[in-house]
Amino acid sequence: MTVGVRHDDLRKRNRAMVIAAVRRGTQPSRTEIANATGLSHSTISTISSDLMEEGILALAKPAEPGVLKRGRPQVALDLNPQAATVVSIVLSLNTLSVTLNDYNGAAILQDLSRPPTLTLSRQALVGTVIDAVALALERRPASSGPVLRMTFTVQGITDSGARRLLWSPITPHSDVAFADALEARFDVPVTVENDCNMISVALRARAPERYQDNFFTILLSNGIGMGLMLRGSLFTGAHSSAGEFGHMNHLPDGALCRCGRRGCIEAYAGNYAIYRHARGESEQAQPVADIDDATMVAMAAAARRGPGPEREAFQRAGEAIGYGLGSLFALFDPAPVAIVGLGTSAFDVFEPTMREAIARTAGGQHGTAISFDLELDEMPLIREGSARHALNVIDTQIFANSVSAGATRKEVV
Amino acid sequence: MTVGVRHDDLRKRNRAMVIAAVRRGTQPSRTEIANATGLSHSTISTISSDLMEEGILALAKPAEPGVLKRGRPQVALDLNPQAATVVSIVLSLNTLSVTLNDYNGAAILQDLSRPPTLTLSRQALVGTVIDAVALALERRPASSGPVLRMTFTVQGITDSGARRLLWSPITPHSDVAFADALEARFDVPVTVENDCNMISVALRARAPERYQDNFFTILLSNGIGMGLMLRGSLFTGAHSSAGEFGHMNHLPDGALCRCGRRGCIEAYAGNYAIYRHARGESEQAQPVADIDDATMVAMAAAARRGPGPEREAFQRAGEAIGYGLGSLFALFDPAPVAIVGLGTSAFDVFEPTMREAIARTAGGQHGTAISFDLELDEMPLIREGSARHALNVIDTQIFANSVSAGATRKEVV
DNA sequence: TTCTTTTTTTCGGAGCCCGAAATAAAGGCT
DNA sequence: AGCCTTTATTTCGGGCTCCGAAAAAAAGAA
Repeated sequence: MTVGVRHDDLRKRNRAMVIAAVRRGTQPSRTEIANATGLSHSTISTISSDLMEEGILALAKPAEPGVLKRGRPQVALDLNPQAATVVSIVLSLNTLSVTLNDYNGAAILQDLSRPPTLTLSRQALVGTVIDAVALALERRPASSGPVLRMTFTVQGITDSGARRLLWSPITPHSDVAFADALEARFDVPVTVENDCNMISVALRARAPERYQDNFFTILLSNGIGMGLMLRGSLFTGAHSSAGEFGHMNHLPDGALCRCGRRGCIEAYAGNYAIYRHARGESEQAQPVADIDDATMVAMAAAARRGPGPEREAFQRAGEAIGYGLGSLFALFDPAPVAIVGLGTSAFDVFEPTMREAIARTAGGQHGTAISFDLELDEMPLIREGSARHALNVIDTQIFANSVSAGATRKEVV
Repeated sequence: MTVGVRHDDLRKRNRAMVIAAVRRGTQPSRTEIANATGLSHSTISTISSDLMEEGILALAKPAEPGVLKRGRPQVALDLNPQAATVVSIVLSLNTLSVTLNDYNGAAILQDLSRPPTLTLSRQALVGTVIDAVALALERRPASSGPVLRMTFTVQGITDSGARRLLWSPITPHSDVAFADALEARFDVPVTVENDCNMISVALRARAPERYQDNFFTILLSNGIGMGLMLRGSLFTGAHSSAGEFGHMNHLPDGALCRCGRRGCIEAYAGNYAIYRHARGESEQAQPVADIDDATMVAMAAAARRGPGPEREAFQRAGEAIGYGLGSLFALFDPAPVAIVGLGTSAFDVFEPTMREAIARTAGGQHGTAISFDLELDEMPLIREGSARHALNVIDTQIFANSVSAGATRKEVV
């Protein structure tokens, strides 16, 4: 059962809403916030002056004295960058990225290293991450706010509690408790998140008018990842991060997938599958661990030049993705789809067969109305989403609590 | 953006929660409600006495003086059956059912008629429904409460606003505005709902411990329907009711489906598909409109007796359903599945191939842990869910509003 | 300088929830 | 039978929170 709404939750929610309104990035005035939230001016006034006193909000720079209107000018509010610092750790194949962002979301430090993730022992992998974070924290400017939250993002399946990496193609180890290890070392709350989910968070923040309540993010790289935004929040399963679009079945008993099963979408559309097909290997040949970007780009170029095994390989990939999307559309109605990753560089090659496949499914009735957004480089989105995710938690779970008010009153007594 | 939480919303939500606690059906005392909701005893006391004064709640019958405990005995509360009446209209192939339920959910009247839905004109179809409802309302007992809500439930695709039937196999007409027609005639709010969704509502109400946040309902009849409960609420698409499990693709370019496309799950697992296959017809043969129950039962019996086209037909059906479920499990993690409808009478025949198919997909890792609940007759569930749905709306949107308090105070002034 | 106009803050009022105390309704004990 | 103990429910006072109205502030316009 849903738990009762306490009286103090009210203020908490409304504080969260004021923060959210300011985070939207338009430097709104109190009047604009009042209109947007439907709360009275007096309430907004109280809440925002509290938040400013607590150092969460700040007056925005007077900006352009541009349009001169009559009456008292509105005072723009903004987030105080020094209210907090968040750490975004992104671990992918042979790459570890650590980023610090201020409370306003601006990156204040970024580190990139290239540990051999596939060969590191479990302990060494965790140690490498911890060292990189420690180094970044040491180097952060003195003016930065307190570190209140970290997001550890990785390609693979995470547990539903966002504490562990259950399985990932980037390491042979399974069930690695990154959150516990990081929390033990740094004493800051950490969650372990799936890369595609963080991309979805970033897209929603970037273009809320397009990526609203329901949309899908598909990451095309060696594997196929997916983020599922349903009803305005990320879907995660009961046990894991779920959203394993790449392992929906395309053809029963079909091509061998990296997961050991046969016929998964990924076994046709993953980089290794395209490579395998383009080289004329059997569909049952063992998938290779990684295809470098240059090879993929070269294959796409070959496919573009004319018919041949490369073109055929991309067409099969498009077909598999198209049928998969068609099934999604049958379940959820057509929704915006963002396709992210190096695979988008060959989008023109596989789009025709993909659309043809969609047209043969239940999603086809909506025909050409379905549009795709492409984004070649996923890393910036993952970093952005990871930081944003941490900031959202701070906004709604830490700063929304009006501790100060209670404390002040206590002292008066 | 989410709108601000007003001060009065608080009471509204807590009233709704008290009503929900009582509707759970255990005749809770005020103390039990306080514990369940986390609200204080004083708050529960105020709210429940208000609700009783308004005739929404009532004291439960003293019941069994069974276990004698020390201390003041708890007073059980219950819903006042006369607080409202809801109308559930269920339209399926050649069958129209109209049921009145009291506020406590008990059926107080039920009508069944058999209009030829496939041949009626659009106007006649709507007229038939209206006449049946009018008749039921005329015959209702004088002691029944005011009719506050109707649910019109039908097999097929409804619009996301729950106003229209967009497409249904039971009538050639599309985009029929049943809600508007019924509201115009009876001046009572009406929503148009999908049958599988209402089954899901009923299951959740019946067994909340099993059907909690995420579960799937699959209806096996001539077509294949699905209800998608995600995160505790029914999923509906941006445009339609969505959840078209039967039209996810099983085999590209496969068997001809009733929807005109090829390879849909329904084209293997729908009654017409099983019938077609068992009779040795081509997969591309035109689907027949309806197979009567006796024929299906006879085919299942034949399949059970030994190998042959019937058994093969059911096995193909199981395979198609299994791969479909496997895809669902890849997206959502394994969740409870309820299989409803006459198709369950052959469950033993197709279960082995279904499970084998699931084992070949991403859902397979959870293996035998996946369990299925079967329910042969869908009609009682649809009726129950339709009534429950209407009651939920009354609870949360009508009775949760504390009009009386404001009114009383107004009069004092 | 003195209006207007618009934004923001201040102030009183009302609603809601909570905790503590009071009241109610049993059974237990002598 | 009468008082004690236990548990449920109601009453009461206090503290928050929100709102609307009025006041104050900060401009441009006249």
